Amino acid sequence: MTERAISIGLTAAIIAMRENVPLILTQHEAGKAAALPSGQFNPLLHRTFEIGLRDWVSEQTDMRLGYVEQLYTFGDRGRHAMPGDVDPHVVSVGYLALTQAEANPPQTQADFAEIYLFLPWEDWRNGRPAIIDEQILPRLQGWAKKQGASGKSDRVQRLFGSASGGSDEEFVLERYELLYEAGLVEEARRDGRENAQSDTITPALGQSMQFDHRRILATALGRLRAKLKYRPVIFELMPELFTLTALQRTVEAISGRALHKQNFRRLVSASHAVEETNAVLTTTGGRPASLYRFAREVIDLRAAVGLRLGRRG
Amino acid sequence: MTERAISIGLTAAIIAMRENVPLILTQHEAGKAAALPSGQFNPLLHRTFEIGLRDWVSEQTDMRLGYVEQLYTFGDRGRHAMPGDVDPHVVSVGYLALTQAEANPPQTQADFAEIYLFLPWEDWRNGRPAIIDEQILPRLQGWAKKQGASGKSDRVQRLFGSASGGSDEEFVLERYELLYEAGLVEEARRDGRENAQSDTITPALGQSMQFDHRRILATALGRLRAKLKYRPVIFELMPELFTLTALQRTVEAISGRALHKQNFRRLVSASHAVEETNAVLTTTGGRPASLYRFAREVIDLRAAVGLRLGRRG
DNA sequence: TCAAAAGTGTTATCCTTACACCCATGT
DNA sequence: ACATGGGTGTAAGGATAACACTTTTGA
Repeated sequence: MTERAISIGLTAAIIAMRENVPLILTQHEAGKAAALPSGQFNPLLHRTFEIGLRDWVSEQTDMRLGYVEQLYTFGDRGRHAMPGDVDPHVVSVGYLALTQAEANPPQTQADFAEIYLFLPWEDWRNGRPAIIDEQILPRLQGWAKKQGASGKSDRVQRLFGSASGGSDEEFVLERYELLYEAGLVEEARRDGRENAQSDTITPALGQSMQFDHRRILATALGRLRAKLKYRPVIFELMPELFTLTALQRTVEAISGRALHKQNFRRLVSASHAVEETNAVLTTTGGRPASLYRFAREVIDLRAAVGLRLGRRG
Repeated sequence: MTERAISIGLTAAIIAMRENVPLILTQHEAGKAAALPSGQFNPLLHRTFEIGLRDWVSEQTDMRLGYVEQLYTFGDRGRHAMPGDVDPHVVSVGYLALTQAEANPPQTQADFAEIYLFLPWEDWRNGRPAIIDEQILPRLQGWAKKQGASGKSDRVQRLFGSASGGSDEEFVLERYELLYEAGLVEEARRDGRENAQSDTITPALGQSMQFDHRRILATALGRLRAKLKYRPVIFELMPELFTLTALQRTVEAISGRALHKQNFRRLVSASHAVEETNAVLTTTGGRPASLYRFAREVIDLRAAVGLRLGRRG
């Protein structure tokens, strides 16, 4: 068996926040779907993936990355390739990175797109999204019935059926993969899945992305939602000083659900993750809000808990 | 910049259980430290990593893998290579796999080694392991003090200081990496870390492994401990029929802590993860124990919760 | 003085924890 | 009958969820 050259692609889901809108950094080529920034890993230049990633991200986008976490490595050439397209990667490593949109130059910001454009069924901040009952559930149920195997219906029910989304907001990837399997996202049609419902009338769900980039985005969002609960990563999205309401809006934007104000505040202060400053912010419209800062030192001592979110708004 | 051939190594931490002893599949070459089974990924033969992994594992070890999960991909040639050794991998993908030792042929079983030989500080089933207070803490504290930076002491305290291990049992990797940084494990000396305490008198902690395989084992154990709490993966380690006590012993062996019998049973039955059979097992010495089976179908319906463990024994 | 957002106090409920006892079998 | 492990009921305590109200500013 001959040795074979394999090139490694690094793909980054870079998440940021601007005015309560959760954003993902994308690249657009004329006439093509959005793509996540990605680059080659060159082991001669960079000792580790993460160093390589930080390097070309700062080159390509003028952006300093804060938190960086590896998501998953795909060695899968079959499923998510563009057919007829030359996919040079046999292996691609997905990364989640967090950054502060405000702290970065405006021309860079132009490339940020709202996350929920790509995953509209994940935004429950204003209650259960209409698209679920109007588009997703009927089509998924039809698909599950055709498949026969009862497990499919169970999965549909479990992932999209819950009345008010218990605490399953982190199953973002599972939901995306179910939609893919059922042929309800553009990528499935493009990849030529047999089950793909090729009705040209019903629109595909959400904006699609090139390659498997939407799958990487789903992985990133799910991982981040889960991580919020046990690590103080949310502060990577916040500026140095912030109000408690801004913090709550950020958590809500990422986790996709509305939170209960009083309980949120209690949980935050119980976590000792923030400390009050003397400053206040008067531009909020009503009573001025105290500004807080992340209590990095305190958190290092403790078991570095995240924010328990509490239930709903 | 020239394209470069990169080969992908797959390394598996294959965990099983025999008579309440948690096991890891290892390979031994004469005169060398233990190693995890590993193989090359050949994209021409296998469409995905997981298919490749299952394939060479069944070739090399006659073993059927149940649950398989990707852990992490290392592109790091510097840190964990054997110096002077030819490391053909620039990239290696670590996997966790679960299997049933009982269900596999005896000559295969000969290669299973007890997990806690490699990570003795992780086994709290009989209380806080003596090695922590006798060996680890004094040496870590000495190291932290020499370093000056106060964050080090905090980390030592957080990872090894807790009196009875709150619920931080899943930070297996963090603990291993701290020991590595402080030069207290054989691998650090071997890799030539500057801080390595090269006292030939004090023994290195735990049995070492080749390359970065002990780091992969630590990653695997930590991930499995975390996963137990929200996914019913423990049943992958159990035979078809089992007693509740056997289930408890298995959870204890993996999570490394003793559990409270009554509460464990209540939590298990509340989860509806198991169903009673008519059979009983009379070989346990006292009153015969009912045999249970994993209620796979029931679990598919629900949000597929794992076992909340409850506190301690 | 009113709108708009910040900020606080208190109770009901459920889940977790901890405790002590009974049951069925083999020897 | 007794040793051994299997199996259960219940009450105390703490965390969560849900409630309504007061405060401070700008217009």
